[in-house]
Amino acid sequence: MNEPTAVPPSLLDLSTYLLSRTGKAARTRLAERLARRGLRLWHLAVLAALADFGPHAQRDLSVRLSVDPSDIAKVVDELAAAGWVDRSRDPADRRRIRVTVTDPGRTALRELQAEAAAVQAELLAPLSAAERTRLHGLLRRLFDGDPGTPEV
Amino acid sequence: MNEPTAVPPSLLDLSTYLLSRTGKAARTRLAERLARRGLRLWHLAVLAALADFGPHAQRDLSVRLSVDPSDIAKVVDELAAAGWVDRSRDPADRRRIRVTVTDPGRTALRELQAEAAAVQAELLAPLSAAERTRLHGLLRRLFDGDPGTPEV
DNA sequence: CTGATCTCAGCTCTACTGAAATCA
DNA sequence: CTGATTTCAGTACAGCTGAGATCA
Repeated sequence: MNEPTAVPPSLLDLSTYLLSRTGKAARTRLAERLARRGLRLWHLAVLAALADFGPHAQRDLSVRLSVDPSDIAKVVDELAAAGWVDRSRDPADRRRIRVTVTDPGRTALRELQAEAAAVQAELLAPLSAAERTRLHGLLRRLFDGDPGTPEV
Repeated sequence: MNEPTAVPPSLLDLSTYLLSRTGKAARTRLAERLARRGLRLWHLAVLAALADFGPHAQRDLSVRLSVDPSDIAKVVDELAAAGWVDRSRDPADRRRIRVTVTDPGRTALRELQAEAAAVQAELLAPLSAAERTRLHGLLRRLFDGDPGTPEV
């Protein structure tokens, strides 16, 4: 018992534990790669939301991504500083700030998505293609059954 | 486009994203239940390690659970205050503190494991028994392929 | 006036770093 | 003296809360 590296079996038997640990590993690895570019996970998420669904008010971004509105402000601020999004007042409702992804933003998003794909390839390396598909389907069912904060 | 609740498809296509989100949901839910008893996840993990592998030096606990030694101190302190573990100097190496789970600690561990099982039942509700087994196996393969910090 | 949106300051929690005390 | 173990103080970060400014 020189190197006590084995994880307790009673924890390994919990799918909850494995989910938590592998999820945290995934998050951490991607965050590290994005950090090399001075970015964080939310930058990727916000760009993805804008590219997938078009312009958003900041409020709508916070709802869609389950982030606090007070945290969206800073993220959008940094994306605007990089020239990846434009901010403009909604003429119909001047409280709202309309956030739009720019062409450089779309280019950046593609690069970030490539980073994400690379991390995922590392992480899923132990699984065959068929197993990856199966895992994705099961996770998708879990996620749809509990998308963060259902209704409160 | 009244309620922008849909998550960006380009994120949902990433297993990495689903793992991260469902893992975080699992962690948060269990943490909330343990918080009602004034406990945190590490209390459960430390008790499980002691029950599964017998007495540990604090250093060995930190290696086994991938926690920083400086954080183990406080956790063990709280477990000792509750009477769930005993601390005693290792006579063979008086630098080391030997941590042992007590009988009340084992009883408490069983209750905490029941909490964990309850959370897991909620979380895996969308899946059949066979699917849960399959998910567990796939997660186990991922975890074994990447147990936190492999070699750095 | 009520309520929504955006923004900023500040709080909390977890995880990590650095350093001191004790001992092999 | 070097190195390991434990412990504590301080730091960094993410997430959340509260309040004020602007506007419907």
